[in-house]
Amino acid sequence: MSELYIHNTVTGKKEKFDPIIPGKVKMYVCGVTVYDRCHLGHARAVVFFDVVFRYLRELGYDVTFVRNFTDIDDKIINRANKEGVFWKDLAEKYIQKFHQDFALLNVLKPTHEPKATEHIGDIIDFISELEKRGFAYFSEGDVYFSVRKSADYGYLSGRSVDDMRSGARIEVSEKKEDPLDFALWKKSKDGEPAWESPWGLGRPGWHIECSVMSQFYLGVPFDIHGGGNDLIFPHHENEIAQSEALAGNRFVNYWIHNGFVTLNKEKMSKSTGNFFALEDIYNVCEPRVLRMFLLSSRYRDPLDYSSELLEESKQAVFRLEKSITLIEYALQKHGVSSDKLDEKSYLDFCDAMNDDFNTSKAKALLFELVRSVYFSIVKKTPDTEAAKQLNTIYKICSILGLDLNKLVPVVVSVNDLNNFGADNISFDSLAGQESLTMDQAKEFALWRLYLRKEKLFDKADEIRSVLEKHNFDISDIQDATIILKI
RNA sequence: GGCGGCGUACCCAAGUGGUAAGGGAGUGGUCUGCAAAACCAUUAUUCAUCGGUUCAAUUCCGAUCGCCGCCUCCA
Repeated sequence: MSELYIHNTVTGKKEKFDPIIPGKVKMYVCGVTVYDRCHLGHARAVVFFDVVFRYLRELGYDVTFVRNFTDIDDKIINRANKEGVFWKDLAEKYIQKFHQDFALLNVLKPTHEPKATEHIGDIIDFISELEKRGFAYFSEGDVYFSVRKSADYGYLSGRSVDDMRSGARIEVSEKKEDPLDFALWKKSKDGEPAWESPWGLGRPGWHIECSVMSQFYLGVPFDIHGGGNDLIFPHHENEIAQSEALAGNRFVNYWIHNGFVTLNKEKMSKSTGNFFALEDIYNVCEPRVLRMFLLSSRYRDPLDYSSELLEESKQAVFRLEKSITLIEYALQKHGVSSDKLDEKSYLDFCDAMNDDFNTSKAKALLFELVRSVYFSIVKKTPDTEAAKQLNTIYKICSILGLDLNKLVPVVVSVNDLNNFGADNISFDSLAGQESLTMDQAKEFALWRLYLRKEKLFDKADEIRSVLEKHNFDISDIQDATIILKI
């Protein structure tokens, strides 16, 4: 089997993955600032790193995965003021919402999910230490990091301090010694959330919380740090600067950044209103379909959202679910089973994932497998090879976090017609139903079977069309009908 | 202005120095009372454009065009 290669933002190349401690992986992924609902862009990042988490565990690593909440920030304060609610309540509300949204998307809980406000003491210690070592300075209640003191500032995003100075549209603050310096600690105004500190009442700046929390849970250096593309600069660059200033050595070995979800080719972004909230998407498609959609392209490429593409994913998911259902039915019927995997397919899948988490290719392999196993049971009696292939399908789905809706096949056959009283049933009672239970659907499917046997096809077709309207998928095989509730 | 990414069929999307995976959609067929599913066939002489290196490039190099992102908060 191939070895895992990861595209590292620092070098712009795929590098062989070697964890610091053999067998263990320490990974930190920037979560969200909780001041609003999550949108598709957040979902992409969260789902992708969830797959990374799952796959690393599949490879046998003991993974410590930290994903934070930034629950103190200007945006939270502003939003809370605007809505007239307590900032802490606002943050909590959106943390809850985050959990709801992503539980639906079948995202696993990270090992740790810390909040910035739980680490204020650690943040203060961190800043004090930076100050002590001359990397930070106090200015009118604020504390700033001195970017010029950082020798190789800019190595992640590939920019030099001088280039940025010339073209930057950075608003110049009188308090800063240099326009590039960033706030580690901000003096709070009246009525704003505030913590006691050596510099007076204030709160942490952005960036510092991630340095502190990653170090707290993972130590320095650690293996993987991830987040969206838009965090490369300045967020991650600044994390590196402050963390490496303190540690005196490398902060992170592998930086992974995912591409954006776009809408009409433009970045989804809350500030421009160009976005779909997850909640809204859930109204038009099921979460597992969304998950399929999010994994259908490579994580670094832009992913353009459209309802057509979502529809494609929907069909893909249904095809998958229907296929495994019918395969399982055939296997059961013939009493075939296996607890093994199809090694070749599994290794192909791992090769795809080892190539910088190529989920797009993995998805293609999945469908090849589906076709292959389907073909094998259609052409001949299912054997243990088919059972192994089916196991592999489940395995791949579980690593991708595709929580398939196990369709339960219900079968009615001509044998059931013996006790069937066609006179006791009326088409009107079918057509008039608000919704149908499976038992009712089964009864009507049986009726349809009877009608077909009597060659009363028009009526039989009407029944099918009504059943389909109620989301029952009808497949005829030989002397029986398989009913699937979609 | 600086830095970075992307450009493969109708759509999505892999991929490689040796002549284009897979999925959806379409078309023709097998099967079916009709469907669905499945299967078979078919859909890019071509990988944004133009040059260069090479026996050979979509794949390497260079230039051009187009789209997008970051440089301010952002997954």
